[in-house]
Amino acid sequence: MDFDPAPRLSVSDHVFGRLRDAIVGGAYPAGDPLPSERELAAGFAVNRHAIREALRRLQQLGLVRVSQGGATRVLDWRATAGLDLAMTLTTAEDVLPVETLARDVLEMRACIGADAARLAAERATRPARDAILEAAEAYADAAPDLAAMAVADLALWRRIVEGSGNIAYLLAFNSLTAGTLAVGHVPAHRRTEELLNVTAHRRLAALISAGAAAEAERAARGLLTAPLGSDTALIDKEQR
Amino acid sequence: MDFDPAPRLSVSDHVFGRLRDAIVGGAYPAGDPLPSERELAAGFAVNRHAIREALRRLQQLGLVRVSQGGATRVLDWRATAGLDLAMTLTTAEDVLPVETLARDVLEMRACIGADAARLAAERATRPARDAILEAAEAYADAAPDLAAMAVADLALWRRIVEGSGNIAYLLAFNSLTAGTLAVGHVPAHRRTEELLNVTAHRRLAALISAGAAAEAERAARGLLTAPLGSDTALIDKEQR
DNA sequence: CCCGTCAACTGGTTGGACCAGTTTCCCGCA
DNA sequence: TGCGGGAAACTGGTCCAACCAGTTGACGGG
Repeated sequence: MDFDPAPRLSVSDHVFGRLRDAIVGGAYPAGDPLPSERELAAGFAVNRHAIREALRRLQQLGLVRVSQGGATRVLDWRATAGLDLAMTLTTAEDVLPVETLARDVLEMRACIGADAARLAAERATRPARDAILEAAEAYADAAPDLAAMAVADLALWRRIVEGSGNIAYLLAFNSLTAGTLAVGHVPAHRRTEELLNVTAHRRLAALISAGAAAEAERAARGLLTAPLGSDTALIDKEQR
Repeated sequence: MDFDPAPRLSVSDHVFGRLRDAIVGGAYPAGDPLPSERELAAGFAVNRHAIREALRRLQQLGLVRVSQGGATRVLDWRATAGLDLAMTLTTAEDVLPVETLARDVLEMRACIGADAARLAAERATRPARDAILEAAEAYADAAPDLAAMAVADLALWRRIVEGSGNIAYLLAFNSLTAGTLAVGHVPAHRRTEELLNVTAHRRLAALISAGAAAEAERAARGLLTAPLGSDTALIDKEQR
């Protein structure tokens, strides 16, 4: 939330961003060889090491496959990239439909959040349950400051996911919440309505703490799922 | 599936693996500064550039935070690492309870698989539905070769996730299936029982193709969820 | 026409130098 | 004695130049 004006992104960061966008955007078709490191270095007017560091990160993301002797080839990111790719796509790119991506993230959030709530109710330890209740209270106390509530809401969900004891859910939660995408590009009205529902949040925490798995799951899903009227109706309401 | 004996992992790969395991394993507590690049280079007896490439990858994974001038600090991976971390943890580490991780991955697979089936039934395009049906047939044709069925099964699920139109699900699917973890460390009997259920797979594909969202979701969940008897019962059965 | 060989690629690694921020500590001033 | 302020000693960031190690492809001999 702090205003971090100019992170002074390094040369290799810059190269990384450019290449990532180019690949995801389709400028380099899957299967095609990337220009050689030396060519890229000349093209970006930077040292080869900077290129190499950027390529390592692209490799880590699953966007390219480098092999000694042979050329570095572009992979089909739809088949090889992991969820962290969404994490790095922080800024609204032209390369990908942002609205669709936001919808997708919300859907996944609902899916995992509901199951995490169920699991937390089933097997969260005593201190974990207490942490959830505490976080729910902290969330309620944050009202009506919307920004503070958003932070507290995220903290509460983190407690719930932690309480589920599922590491995969925890890591996926990190992936979804990292970057400004999830937080920034979601329609404000959608978040607002959910955020203001203090009662539902409290009830969810209580259900989890009480070990009511099925009810907790249902409550979580209700909280995380947009009303059937969907965006158009909500937008209309907001524009009034 | 090819036997790739010695991928000749590069120096920076080696350093990356070592540091990753050390961090995830807790050898470097969160918040602590990592040794300087020069120290690490001396310690590993490699050039500093190799260390830097490894650190870039760790940074990409969300395990460390590097800042010019200051020391590179270890992050709390439980709070900052994304789902791709699970992807890189291919070998059975001592650093993390493998059995728990396998269970977690299976749970997430069931959660996402079921929702993806639902969404695919709701909004998959005509060619996408055909691809799912095709993949289901290919899967059935692979019987009774278990290895081939496993591959075809994965292909079928990929089609389903693709049909859901949810990019986040697709990326998460990649994260979960990449690496030998998901495939390798799952109890064999659990997979076998699921793999042999050709009828259920065919039915799932038909439901999706027919647009029966609720039924498809239920079928998918049934296919992906281990029977209530859980491991002990199955292990007993297998040992008989 | 085929096949081996070698030159010209590709990425991998090294060493050293220097730039650019941060942190530390010590010295001089109040 | 206490408190700045500034230099020095860190940290990571970047560059250059060279060489090692695989891969690829073209060229020439069989």
